[in-house]
This record gives sequence, C-alpha cells and structure tokens, in this order.
Amino acid sequence: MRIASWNVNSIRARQDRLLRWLEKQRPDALCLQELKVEDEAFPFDALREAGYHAVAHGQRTYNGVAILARDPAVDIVAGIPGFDDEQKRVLAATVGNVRVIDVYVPNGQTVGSDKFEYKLRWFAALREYVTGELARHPYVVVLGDFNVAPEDRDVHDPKAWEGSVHVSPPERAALQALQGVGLVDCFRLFEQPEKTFSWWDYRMMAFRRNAGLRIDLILASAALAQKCGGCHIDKAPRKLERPSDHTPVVASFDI
DNA sequence: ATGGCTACGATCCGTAGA
Repeated sequence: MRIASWNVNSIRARQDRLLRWLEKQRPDALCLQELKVEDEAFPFDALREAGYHAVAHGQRTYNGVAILARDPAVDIVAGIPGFDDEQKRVLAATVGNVRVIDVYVPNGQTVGSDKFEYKLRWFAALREYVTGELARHPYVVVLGDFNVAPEDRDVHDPKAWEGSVHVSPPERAALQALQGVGLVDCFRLFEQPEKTFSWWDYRMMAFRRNAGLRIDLILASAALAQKCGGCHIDKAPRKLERPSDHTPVVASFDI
C-alpha cells in the first residue's frame, strides 16, 4: 500500500496538476492540505472519474483537508475530537487496515505571537488525540504539513533560520512530544539524498537554489513503520508551471 | 532592505502563507 501527502495550496488552482499526478503515481491513498475551498465546490466528480473516492473537510480561503483513496475510506472523523477549533485542519479515516490522520498544522507566523501559541496548543491536542488512536489501531499514520522542520538537516540554511518559526525549540519539542507517543518519521528510516526538502518559498528563486525546508512528514506507528518499504519526496510537481510551494511525500508499506 | 511570490476575496489592495 502506498500512502502520500501533498499540500496543494488551493485545490482549484491545482486540480489539473493533482489529476495528472494521481494518474502517474496511483497511490492507494493521498492526503491533501490547504484546499481553500468549501466542500460544495470540492471536485468530487473529477476525482471519482480518476478512480478516487474523496472525503473532504474544507473551508473557504484558508485551510481544508481531504483524504483520497482508491477504495472508499470509512470511519471518518473531522477535526480533533474535544478540541474546539474553527479552522479545518484535521481529517481521519480508515483505509484498508490503516488509520489515516491527515493534518495541516498551524503555521505559527512568528515565535511568541498569538498564532504561535495556538500552534503549540494545537500540537498538544493532536498528541492527546493520536495517543488514543494508537491505543485503538495497530496501524496508524499521521501525515501532512507539520510546519516544523524536525532537525537542522531538514533546513537549507540552519544558521539563517535559527530560532525562527518552523525550527524554534518549542515547535521542535512539540513535534518530538508527538512522535514520543509512538510515531516514526518514515523518511528517516532510509538513506536519503542530502538537502532533500518538501517546501520552497515562491520568492527569490528558492526552488532553483534548493533553499527549502522539510516540513511535510509521514509519521507511522511502530507496527506500521516496521512494514515501511520506502519513503521519498517527489520533487517533479514543483518543477512544473504554477506549482504548489509544497511537493508530495510518498511512503510504501508491505501490507 | 523584513522586501522578494502566490492565492483568495475583496477590488485595483489587504491578508496569509512559510
């Protein structure tokens, strides 16, 4: 089973790119973030024609997440149960025998801002939620745009980024705490090329300079991580016209 | 130089992303 994540930065702006990528890669499941569209305008029909059932949890202008799967996903839960949040950032569903939790972690804007505090509160709520899900399901994957680069090797210029949002100690501690409940970063189970990133700023020719961050992650429960046969970042879509600033991450599991 | 792109919803600029 192959499971992927992609922050598409508007599904309306990226619909053709998305359909082409699905046609070429044919993952069993794909988690999307930053749909920026209400569910009424989500392209369910076009995706169905492409062979994917979709579950969406969308919102106008900002946020929005969806899970696409070749076989219909079941037991759908939107948001973090018990955590009051107007922003649509989390969607869970079971695909085959895997509990899939699609997340779009808050950006945080600047260290110490209200949005930063919200990001940390949000991480704590996600950790509680995931703890419960791990107790219920042996195969759990938490994947999406985490808006945190786990280590300095996930940052093109750690000196320039030191202390900034996405790399600051409190954010990395929050991500560590989440992983501490029993999640493994699939990407780091394997040898990877140096300076592999998943996001590049649109400005300053950042992609051409490979001035990026690895902030899109696929985190698997211990039992699922044992079945992971590979994980890679697919840079191809970032090279095309009018790309998302993020590019897909794909993991394969021998299940 | 805190800029630089991109998408969106509201216009012809402001907000947000990362």
